[in-house]
Amino acid sequence: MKGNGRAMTLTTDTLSGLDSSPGGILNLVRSGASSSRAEIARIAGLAPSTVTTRVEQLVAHGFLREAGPGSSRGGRRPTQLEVNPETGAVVGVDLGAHHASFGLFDMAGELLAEQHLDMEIADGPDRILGWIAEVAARMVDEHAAPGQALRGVGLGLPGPVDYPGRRLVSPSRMPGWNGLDAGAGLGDLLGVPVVADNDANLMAVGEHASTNDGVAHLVFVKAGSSIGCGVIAWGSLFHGARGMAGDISHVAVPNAPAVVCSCGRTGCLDAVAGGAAIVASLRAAGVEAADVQQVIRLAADGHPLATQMLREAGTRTGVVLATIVNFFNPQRLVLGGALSGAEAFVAGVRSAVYTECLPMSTDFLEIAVSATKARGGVIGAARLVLDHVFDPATVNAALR
Amino acid sequence: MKGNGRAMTLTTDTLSGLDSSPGGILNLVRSGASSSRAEIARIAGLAPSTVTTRVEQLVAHGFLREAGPGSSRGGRRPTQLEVNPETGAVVGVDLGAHHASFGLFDMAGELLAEQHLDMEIADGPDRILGWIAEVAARMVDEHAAPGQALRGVGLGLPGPVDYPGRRLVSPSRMPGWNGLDAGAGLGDLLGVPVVADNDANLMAVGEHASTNDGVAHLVFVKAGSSIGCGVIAWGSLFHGARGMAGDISHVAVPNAPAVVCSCGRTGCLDAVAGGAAIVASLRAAGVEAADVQQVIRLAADGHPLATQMLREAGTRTGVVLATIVNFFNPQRLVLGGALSGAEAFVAGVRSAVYTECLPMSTDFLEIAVSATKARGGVIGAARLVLDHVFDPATVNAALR
DNA sequence: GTTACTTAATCCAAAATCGAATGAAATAAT
DNA sequence: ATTATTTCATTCGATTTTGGATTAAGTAAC
Repeated sequence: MKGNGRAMTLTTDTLSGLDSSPGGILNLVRSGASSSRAEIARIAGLAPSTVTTRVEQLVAHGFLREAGPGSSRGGRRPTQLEVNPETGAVVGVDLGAHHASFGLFDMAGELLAEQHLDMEIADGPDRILGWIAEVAARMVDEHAAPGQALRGVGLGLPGPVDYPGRRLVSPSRMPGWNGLDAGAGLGDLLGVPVVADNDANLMAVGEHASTNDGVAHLVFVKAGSSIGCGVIAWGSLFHGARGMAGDISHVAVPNAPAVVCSCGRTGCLDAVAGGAAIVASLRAAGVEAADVQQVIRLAADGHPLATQMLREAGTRTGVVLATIVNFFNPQRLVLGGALSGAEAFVAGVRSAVYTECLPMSTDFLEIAVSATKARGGVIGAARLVLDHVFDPATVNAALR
Repeated sequence: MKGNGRAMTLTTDTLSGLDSSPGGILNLVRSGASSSRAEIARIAGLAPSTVTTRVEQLVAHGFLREAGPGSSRGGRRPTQLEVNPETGAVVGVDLGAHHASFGLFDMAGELLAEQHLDMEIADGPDRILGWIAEVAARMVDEHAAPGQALRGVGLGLPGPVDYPGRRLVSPSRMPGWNGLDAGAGLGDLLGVPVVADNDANLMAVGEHASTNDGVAHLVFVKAGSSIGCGVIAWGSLFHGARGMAGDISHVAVPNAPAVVCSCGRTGCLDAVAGGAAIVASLRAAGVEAADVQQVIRLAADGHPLATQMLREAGTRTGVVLATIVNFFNPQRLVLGGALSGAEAFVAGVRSAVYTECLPMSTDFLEIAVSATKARGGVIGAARLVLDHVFDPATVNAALR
């Protein structure tokens, strides 16, 4: 899709996740870093004999399985190893204000089924969490193999989630959810671990996992009706001190109109560049526009005002991102969410970033549109809960 | 340990790969995380008997030594362990435009001697690096114990240093240094490893090492005649993809005068809030001010214009930092450099950050003035080169 | 002061991990 | 085809590492 022959920079900059325990070996295979016993031995720095023993254990307990011979590197062909997908399933859920996406994944992270349903987050946690539990259970019933029980759920929430407590912190547009540990609530209903996080964070994880190309530092911007952002540092989701990392919704945008924001201040990025703001502006100008998607269609059809406003929103977002690019120096900046489907928006971001940043910071920066489209959230959710289920300590304990 | 199959949240925040090799044990002691055999066993998850063996090795090779009994935790007193300081020395160097600070440290990181000398960085790398080598060698001769040979040098440079190449990238005010790997150059002269990095980065490391209180995510701002910034994430120096992380000098400041910057654009943070900019403005207003220190003295004596300008510089810096606080969500924001000695500047930063950020991001944020003062750079430089010299892989190899 | 409890460090048999040798299975050269 | 070379994975004796038992050295309560 995005196959440009760029020189790939192999940074040996990942914080040593060199865990040589059996659980660590499982995660080497999961990450795709090693797919044979010999490769595991090389990367983990273990003796080949030890790898044999440990892989035997992992296979015996159903975590791994052999997957036929791989290609030779000039000698005997390696026996490839892969995560055994059949020992369970996880569900990734991505909640919006009026909409929920569900994805059912096997233990190897492959998508088995997905579902997009309407929903009102304002109905409150009691009804919504119960409903999620029902949908998840039904998906497992209908699409998972008989032995594939639900092993966990990843839950994306359209509001700030703190860390490590994972409670919602003053989420606008989510009446009744403030202070709630939604993961724990859903976990109580389902009896399996639930990992909850902000939706933009999950999309960042999903993007990073999908394009598994060794990019260590990545910033993902979710520009939909509101604007969120998730940060990957050293290959892992970065939460900051209290889980608020990436929260750029309420950064003041220079030279922007003094639109009042939900936070009570004026000129916040969310209020001057979010999809909802664009729709409102267009309407105020007398243009019929029901939602963000329609604005994007208008622009695609060449509507001048819609195009201009999308570009302006992109520029405003880009101005904020320029500061972040200077500060964080990511290798890749990924644009996702509905607005990333509008060329004008993407062009606006690119223009502003390259105008406001020194070449030093942008020389090696890729600005890309998300490859995961609408699926990023559920992919990230599944990835996060799989990471939890396959946590080395847990796996080691399970091996007795 | 971890819970059972019930809903729960991930709590593994420190990505620090708990290295249980002998080299890893040495670094546990170095970091202050463990100071007795029993504590090492607890934290590294090793059997007490294994710790006994490995500590024995480390002591035999001179890396560690016993340091008498510690205080009881309700039972037998632990035998405390410490890094053997006598096996060598390192020098930390912090270069400015017209000034160089040197610190001689023992292997435990204790300061043995320091020196502050005038210098002109514009004399070029050939003369300056040779001079640094001489000064470093002389400090070892005069202040280190007979057996304490020089084992490495940390070098702070007043310009952008890329990563992992560690070359200077278009440094303003450093004619002749562009593209240079100054660490390698100095290393060739001295025959010991030299770790070079940007000066603000080193000050961040120094601050983090000095206040060794478990803060994982920290942003250090060096506000001197120019403005730089260093980032600590998960307890380690964060370079970003190309070493440019923290480079906020050329972020455009909203509503600032269109002062031309060295980068060719206008309104950069450096150009409207740096110490050099303040001095220039004061002079333009007819006030006698030779340098930043004098501006600070003027303000301390109640000079209204100097005070106002320092406060304004603080506000401008704070506006930029507000975006960074929102994005990065650090636990601590530390102000260093000459300007941090001015109350007006610090007040300006505080005011802007608290005005521009949502409570969510600042509730648990500390804004502090650097505790290391002028020594931060050399402390950080020493820390970085000691981390290199005591790299687990190196140490493990040396034990064979 | 005596007794009960807690923590620290070492000893030693049992379990694991390692490393060299070996067999297995491919490629490359003769 | 035959031989040499390379890589993958396992076997097996040697070496670490482990974990419980033991000794050492303290605190707390009575």
